[in-house]
Amino acid sequence: MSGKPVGLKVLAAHLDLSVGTVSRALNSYADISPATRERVKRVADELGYRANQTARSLSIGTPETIGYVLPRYSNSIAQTFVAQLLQGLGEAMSMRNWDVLVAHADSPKDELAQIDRLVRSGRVGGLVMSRPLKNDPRIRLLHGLECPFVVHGRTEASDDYAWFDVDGEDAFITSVDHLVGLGHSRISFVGAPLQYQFTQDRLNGYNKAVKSNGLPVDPDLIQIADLSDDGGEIATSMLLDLPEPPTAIVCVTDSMAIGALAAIRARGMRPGKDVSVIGYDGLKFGVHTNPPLTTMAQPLAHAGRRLGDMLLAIIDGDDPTKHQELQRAQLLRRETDGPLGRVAGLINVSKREEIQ
Amino acid sequence: MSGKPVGLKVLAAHLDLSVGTVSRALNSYADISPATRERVKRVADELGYRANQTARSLSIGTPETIGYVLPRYSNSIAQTFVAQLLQGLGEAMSMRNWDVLVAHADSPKDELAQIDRLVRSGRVGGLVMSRPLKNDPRIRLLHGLECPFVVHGRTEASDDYAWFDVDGEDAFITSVDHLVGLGHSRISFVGAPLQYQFTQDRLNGYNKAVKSNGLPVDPDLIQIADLSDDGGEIATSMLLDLPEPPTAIVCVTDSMAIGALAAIRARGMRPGKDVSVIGYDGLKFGVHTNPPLTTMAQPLAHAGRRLGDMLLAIIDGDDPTKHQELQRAQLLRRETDGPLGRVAGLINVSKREEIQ
DNA sequence: TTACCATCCGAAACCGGTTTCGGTTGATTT
DNA sequence: AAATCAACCGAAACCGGTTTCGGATGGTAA
Repeated sequence: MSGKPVGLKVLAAHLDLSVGTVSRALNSYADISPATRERVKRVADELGYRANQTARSLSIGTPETIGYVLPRYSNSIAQTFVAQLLQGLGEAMSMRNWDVLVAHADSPKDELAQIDRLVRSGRVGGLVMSRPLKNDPRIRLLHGLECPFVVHGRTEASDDYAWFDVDGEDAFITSVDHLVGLGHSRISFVGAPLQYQFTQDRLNGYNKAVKSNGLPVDPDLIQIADLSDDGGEIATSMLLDLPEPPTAIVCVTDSMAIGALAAIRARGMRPGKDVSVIGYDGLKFGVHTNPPLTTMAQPLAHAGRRLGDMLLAIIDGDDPTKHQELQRAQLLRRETDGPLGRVAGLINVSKREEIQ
Repeated sequence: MSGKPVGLKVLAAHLDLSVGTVSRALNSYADISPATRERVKRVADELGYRANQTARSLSIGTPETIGYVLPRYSNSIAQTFVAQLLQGLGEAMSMRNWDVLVAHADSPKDELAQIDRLVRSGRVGGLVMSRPLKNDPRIRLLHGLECPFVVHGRTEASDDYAWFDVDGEDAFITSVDHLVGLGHSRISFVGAPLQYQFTQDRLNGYNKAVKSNGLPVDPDLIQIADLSDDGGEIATSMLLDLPEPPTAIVCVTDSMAIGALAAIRARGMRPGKDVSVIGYDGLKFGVHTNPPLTTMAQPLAHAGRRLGDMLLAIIDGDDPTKHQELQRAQLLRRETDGPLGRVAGLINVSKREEIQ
């Protein structure tokens, strides 16, 4: 059916024009008469001509492609994250007929190598990365490479590059305030390692809200564990073993919150009744947890679109530091936030007996 | 720091050699003396030379890139699916320094346009696609384009192309047999529209097992709905409204099974106790559903790797029809499969009272 | 010594587009 | 009628690699 794809020269031959003229006609140059321009485009359509992207890229000096490096330590639960972000990124890119290349890395070191390869080989004209660490070597590398990039999230020092982030500090203030409004006073924080800047941001928000609400600051109420459902479960278990356990827990991500729910149920307690839990991410899957998870929602596809637009602008020459956007998360109430139980202690004891 | 990336000619100048010689040295041609070959490679490393991929692609005639079109109608819950597959694909590709391009489409028609663009512009040298329909226009298009491709799943007529699939028929026979072993006899099937071939396959398995176990065939026990959690919930609701409702349900995907769980709980019944449910996919988040979902598991990252290897082999000239692999799914027992409750009816009533 | 051959490298074509530059038309100005 | 100019198109360089082909060199066989 198709045989060989028609190239510019056979198209030019059909039209009895030179390849240069045909190329300029297709790209709507001003020095081509409207008549021939239309004729060229019509015949190009008829013959099913399509410019070879590789040749075009080589000629114009940009691959018209951006890269996305799959986030490190990506636990499988949180990966809906990736798909949604890619969706938004793809939308933004397709506006200008750019494409998205995804790179896979099997270690942090390999991740740097992949970035280096993608950029230095000219395979991508820009990069998007997720979940930066406080002091992220990837960002230092990208700076050295002088490659346009945008970050989904922020590092500790976030002055000199472009980023899009959700205001984790604000979100956790909202979370804690909400729980205080429900009567809670012993509120715990379950977080990932502090090398992730987002944990630090959210912890800051937690601390601020604790103070502004006049709650007692208790370091024991803060637990750090792996960024995964298992991590959340372990951290929560330790919290519940406290002499004076929390009555509410804010978790740094939905995946950790899901682990928290498991830990609570494992003790025969009811999330949202005996212990409240608020997650962070707004993953759709939270609708189906036991019980449905209250969370701080951030629209990921929108983040992808914004990141894509920002990156294109920077590639066009914009100053990266002009593109720093902070979005507010929304409290999405489902069923794991509830008023402070009057008899939480009693329930706790009875349930424990039941288990032993 | 980096300035302009060093190209082949500045490298050649440094070495006092011609670009052709340097290129052949780097690619280990036999007509280059071992001495200069080593020297070239050493200096190339020192100068941080990296071949421009675009130029290389144009020259050798392949982009060294494959494409993956994000599956249509992708509901956000099932998208962990995408990330895992991409992971596997990326691994397979990185073995040969190929890359993966993901394309996004916002309608079935646009999806065809994207495939057409990717292939005819030479942006990809091969394509992977998921979830084919019974008679899929994308496959017809790819055949016409004469572009190497592999399919994750099968169509109705799957003779003339390469695919990797999990044996859905076998899996559903396993599911139903397992439920029969638990004492169930009224077993329902909840599926997506039959235009998805995988629904047909799994329905075939269901039907076969129903007959082989001597169960009564009842068309009412088969419900088709949207491929989503909501679809699963609606279908299950209708089943539970039957005069003689099923005591067990097999669902065509985990996302639909999750909806089924919701429908069962909404009636105050307990999944795994009053009504058993078995899903399909083995997604990790099934651990955290209420209760944890029993399912037929298929290792998606492995599928991605196999698909990648197959595609590379076909690009190298292999006959696509030589690459057709069927994998068996494993029953992953969690907590939604249980023995037939002797007093299901009574439990049902009491729970309802409790709720009202 | 001459002929022959293997080894090694340079020169140049090539991949398929884009873009600059210059030249040829025909119409307009003086 | 000669000069000027705008409109339009062809020729060729170029992007940065890969690959083919032929030539120079030095060593070995006749």
